[in-house]
Amino acid sequence: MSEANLRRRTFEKAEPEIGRIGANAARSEHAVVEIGLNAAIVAVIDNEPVVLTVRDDADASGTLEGLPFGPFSPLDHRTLEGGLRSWVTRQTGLELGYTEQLYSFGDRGRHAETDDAAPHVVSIGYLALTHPSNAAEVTGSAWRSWYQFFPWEDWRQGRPALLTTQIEPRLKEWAERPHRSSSAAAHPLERADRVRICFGLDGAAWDEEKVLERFELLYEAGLVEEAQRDGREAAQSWVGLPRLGAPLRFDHRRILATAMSRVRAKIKYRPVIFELMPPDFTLFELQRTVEAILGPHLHKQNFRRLVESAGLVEPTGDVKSQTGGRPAKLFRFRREVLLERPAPGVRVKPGRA
Amino acid sequence: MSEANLRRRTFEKAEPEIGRIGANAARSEHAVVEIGLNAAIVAVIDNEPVVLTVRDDADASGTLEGLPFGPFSPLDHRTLEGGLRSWVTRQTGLELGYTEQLYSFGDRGRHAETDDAAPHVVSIGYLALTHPSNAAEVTGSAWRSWYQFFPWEDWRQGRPALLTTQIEPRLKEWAERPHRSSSAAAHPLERADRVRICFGLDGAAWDEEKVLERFELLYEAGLVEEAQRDGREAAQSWVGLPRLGAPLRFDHRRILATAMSRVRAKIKYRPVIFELMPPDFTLFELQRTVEAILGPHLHKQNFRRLVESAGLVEPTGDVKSQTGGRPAKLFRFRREVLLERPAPGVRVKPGRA
DNA sequence: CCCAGTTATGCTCGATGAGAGCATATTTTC
DNA sequence: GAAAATATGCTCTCATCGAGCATAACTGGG
Repeated sequence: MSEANLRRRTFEKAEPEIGRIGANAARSEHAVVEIGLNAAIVAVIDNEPVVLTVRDDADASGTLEGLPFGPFSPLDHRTLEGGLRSWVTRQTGLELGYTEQLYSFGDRGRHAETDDAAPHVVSIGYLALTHPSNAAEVTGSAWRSWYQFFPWEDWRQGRPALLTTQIEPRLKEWAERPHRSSSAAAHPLERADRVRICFGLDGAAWDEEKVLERFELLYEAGLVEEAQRDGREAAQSWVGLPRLGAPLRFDHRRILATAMSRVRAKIKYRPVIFELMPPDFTLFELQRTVEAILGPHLHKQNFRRLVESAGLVEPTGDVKSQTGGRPAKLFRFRREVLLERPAPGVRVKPGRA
Repeated sequence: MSEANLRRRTFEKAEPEIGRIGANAARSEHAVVEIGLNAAIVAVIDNEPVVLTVRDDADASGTLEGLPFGPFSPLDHRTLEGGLRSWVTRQTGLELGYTEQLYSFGDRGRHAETDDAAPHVVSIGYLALTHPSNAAEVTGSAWRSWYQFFPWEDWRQGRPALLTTQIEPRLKEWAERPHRSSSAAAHPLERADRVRICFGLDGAAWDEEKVLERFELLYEAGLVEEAQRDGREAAQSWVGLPRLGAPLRFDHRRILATAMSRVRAKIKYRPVIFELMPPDFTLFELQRTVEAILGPHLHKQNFRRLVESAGLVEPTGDVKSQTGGRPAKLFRFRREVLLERPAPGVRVKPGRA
């Protein structure tokens, strides 16, 4: 029996059966699922990491900004990523370059659905890296500093005061609040431990890659606006306190958090940082871009040594003047490293400020 | 014209429209999408890495094995992972422990759909790690060595001869075959370079984490059975040659490849290897498990030093005799490392055999 | 019981790489 | 022209890791 026939036969049996994907029976019984393709498009402008947002003004007042997105339509889109690209181009005029899938989110409630008849939405998040010179200005889209949505992640001026003044006390209160102990295997650690590890308290180190974990914790604790919107409890005592970061539509802030985590991790073992650079650049500009993404300052001389000795760049022969001092040699990305080393990246560890 | 009005006008223009997730209009227009949840459940039995497969016995003869899977039904399943767990338990009797999402696959054609009316399926792959003592035997499910599906990944006895005798010549022929140059940004490298990098030819190093890249390359070259099934061309000259690895249903071999890549990468920076171990174990058993996953042999003394000095384990006080020599101390996983270090893992680099 | 074989475990040596700082070169600015 | 600012080269030290030597403690065969 051919596989096609097998598949068809399968469809006609009772449900729920084993290995019965695509069954007509199932289709009518299961709620409709829609797939939303979402893009966190990241660039660095003037040493500021930014993300492209769009505003849906179809509805009149005060709509939140969100990431470019659209539903996946298998009839129009050959692949998921192809669908994403076409939505982004339509909404922002931008042709995506480097793009990678991040994660698929399907939690109920995360989309603030008020209409039960509305289809359930599974969001597939993507990360795209670009250089703003590629970007055509499109009305309704804007570059926003990503630290606008995650102010506690901005360590370029040292540890954000927000952590001490707002986040720590509220999280500690949340950790000590009586609650059903999370017997769920979802989180093997206690609340207090999770807070300590995620936010680097009590001697634990701040890990700049834990952007998503920190946001999830704040969400669980009801400290971000999206949590209230999704119907999560919030402690009374917090009412009126300043909100933590600007919210985004649906679960877009979570997708952006995933994107930040991914970028911060990935530049260390893949040369993706060059997707954010113009063709020619100085080593210090490269360092500033890395720092914009990662946060803390790096040791300048060691950064040079690292990047040059790894064969990531080659001099163009030109120099850049007007730097305020000695002119800097210009470099370009050596694409050949991709052929030489298995996993080249800017292997930096954050130094001290 | 205000920005809002401009956007609204956009909506009324041709479709598909912007930002209309969950809109009724969109729902009826787009083809139905179904989400398949797929689990690559990995364990190590007798130093052999294995994956749990199920057979769809609804049909009598020769059906392919596949991974446990089932459609996501938002009415029944609170979360994607919850849906996966319930399908797995139903099909295999196994309660999943450690579980993480891998990737969402949506390429057309990958599911061998012959019926255009069938809904498009997006597969979300998951990785689960377990110890076989947790597994209840269920009819129709079986543990299979993962090297059965990827024989070229098994370097425990040195470099597999299959690479030289079968894979290299066929891939080289494919690389040199005239083809539309991949102007697509999907692959920045030429075919020959991709082959060289992925398979470690001409002096390039074999990277044990590139399981997925290698499989994708073989698929593109039409060298795995799934490719023919999906209607991809295959060179005439290959007909009759031995097939490369056992196939799986649908795109399950691709999901398994993704799982292998993830596990091989992750044990190096997260203590997930212990999910595959019994509660107590000797350091050499731990090493053997790591080697089963990664392939090459590791330096025994250095492995001990690494694991112990990282604080990953603590002695139980007992010893294990009948090892054929001096009795080995028994150890257990020190869960507290999760509280101490940001990213503890078995930081091993493969040595030489 | 003793010896050979086997596995477990402790320790050292040398190469490599990364963090930190000193020193010098070459411009801009006043 | 001098001071300030930036770029760039070099060295020193320490931690880490690969590799190998040496010893310990058991099993099995004579």
